[in-house]
Amino acid sequence: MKVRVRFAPSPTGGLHLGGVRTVLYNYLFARAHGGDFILRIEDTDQSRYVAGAEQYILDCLEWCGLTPDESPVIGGPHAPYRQSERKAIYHKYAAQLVEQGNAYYAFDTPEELERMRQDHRKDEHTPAQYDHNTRTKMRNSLSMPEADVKALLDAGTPHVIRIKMPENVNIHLTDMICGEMTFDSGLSDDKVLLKADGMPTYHLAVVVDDYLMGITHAFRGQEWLPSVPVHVMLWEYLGWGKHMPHWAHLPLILKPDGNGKLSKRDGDRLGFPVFAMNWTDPKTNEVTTGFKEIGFIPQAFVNMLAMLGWNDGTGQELFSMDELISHFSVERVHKGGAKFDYEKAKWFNHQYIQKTDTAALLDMALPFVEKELGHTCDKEQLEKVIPLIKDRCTLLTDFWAQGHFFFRTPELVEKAAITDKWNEQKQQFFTTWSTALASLTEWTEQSLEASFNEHVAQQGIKKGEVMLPFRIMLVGGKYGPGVFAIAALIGKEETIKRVGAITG
RNA sequence: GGCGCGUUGGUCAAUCGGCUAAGACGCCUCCCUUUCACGGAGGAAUGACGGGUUCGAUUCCCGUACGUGCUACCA
Repeated sequence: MKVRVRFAPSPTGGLHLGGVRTVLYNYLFARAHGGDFILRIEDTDQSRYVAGAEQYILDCLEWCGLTPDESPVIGGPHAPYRQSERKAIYHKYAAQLVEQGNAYYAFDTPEELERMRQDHRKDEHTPAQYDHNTRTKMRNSLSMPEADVKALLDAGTPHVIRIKMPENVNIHLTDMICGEMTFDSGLSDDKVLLKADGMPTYHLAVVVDDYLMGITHAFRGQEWLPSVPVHVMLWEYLGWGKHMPHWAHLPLILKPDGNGKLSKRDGDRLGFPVFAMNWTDPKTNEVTTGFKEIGFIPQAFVNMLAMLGWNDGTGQELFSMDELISHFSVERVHKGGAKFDYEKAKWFNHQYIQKTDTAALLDMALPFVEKELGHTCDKEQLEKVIPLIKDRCTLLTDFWAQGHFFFRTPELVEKAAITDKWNEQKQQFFTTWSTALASLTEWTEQSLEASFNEHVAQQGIKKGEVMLPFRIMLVGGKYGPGVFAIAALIGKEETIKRVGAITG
């Protein structure tokens, strides 16, 4: 049977790291088995729906190079791929479940539900939930006379459909990651399947769509483990038990400090991105920085995510997409959650920058440099700059941070380091050398250094005394590649200008 | 509270009963570099706890502790 997997996000906001990793594992699995990778949009919660989020998810997948084979925009044999457009399908199966006696109508108001929970919280032994213990005391088609139910239904009374979980069934599941698991069906509550607004909940929709779309392997986060019994029962009730996909519950990605699931807030607090790409909240216009915009190479981002919860056992950490496809195995995914380490994430990006050639880096770095420059950048100049500074670049934004002085006269941030120890001798040195530079015929790193050395000897000054001042004149601070290489690249005029700015 | 899942250095982690417990990130020291990095060489730092099983447990089993997830007409 052909492998078919799906990523099924809700279009509610930015695409989280964990979401991208789920996509990645789906994608790797599908590619390794010659299967299909489907994108399904789970937009059943109208109150949380955010305009633009669906397109944003598509953009993120494209940036990561994880494009689906079937999706709302591409289409496919099982369209529509948006759950909001599949309402009638869910209604049909919900009705079937009621018909079979595996689900029932419930008319309880939010207040009544809250009261039930309050009452049961006093009792520490039975959970405060809508289950086989409590459903007989609630207003539903199990507890009320048939005629009353019909009357309520005919009157158009708001109601939901709930699954009737059996009281004493042991539910087994063999998870590809977690292994054998057993649940007692009576401990799960009677989850709502169809909401009062006519939309299905996740529980119904995921089962119906996974079946109808022929999903063979289902990946999702471990936060879904507690609802496994409900889903397994649904597969059984609907008569599809033999077709249930193999499950793989992925470990959670945790906060770097403390504990708990990593959230967007943690990124804001600790100063790193959590979303794949910039996300602008359409209501507040608040922008949350993404990995793309902070300067990650997509391949590095994907590689880093692949290693967050999986490794091939050999110690290899750098994998191309093709290598990931051939090496990845669900069985080697960890069960335990992993704390996200931004330093390690940056290390991956640094590795990728180092192994990428200048031509490719030119394309990657250009938009970042031009954004800071405010206008188009001289590509030939950038091409010469890249080999000089790539060693010290961790993020693509560093090409500007480490190379801005090649394109623009720098602000002398560390001017004090020169002026504090300034004296007549240094003044004399730079003034005469500057004059000599004007008549220098060959302008190369070597000729510049030779000239510098010559003047140092002539003036009887220590080279160490004037190297740092020269650097700060050129760069503005105590960093950057060799000073003569910088001077060679920025040219005679600009070099003399920068020296003159200090010496007057 | 109930239920599920997890637990090897600060972090990510290897190990499928023989351990003097890999490797990576980070940290520290030194070298390189008349800057800052990169790079190179070293270093500190680990099996939650208690019982079993076994000739031998980090590895298998059971408890406990801790962590985490769920406990919505959200996914």
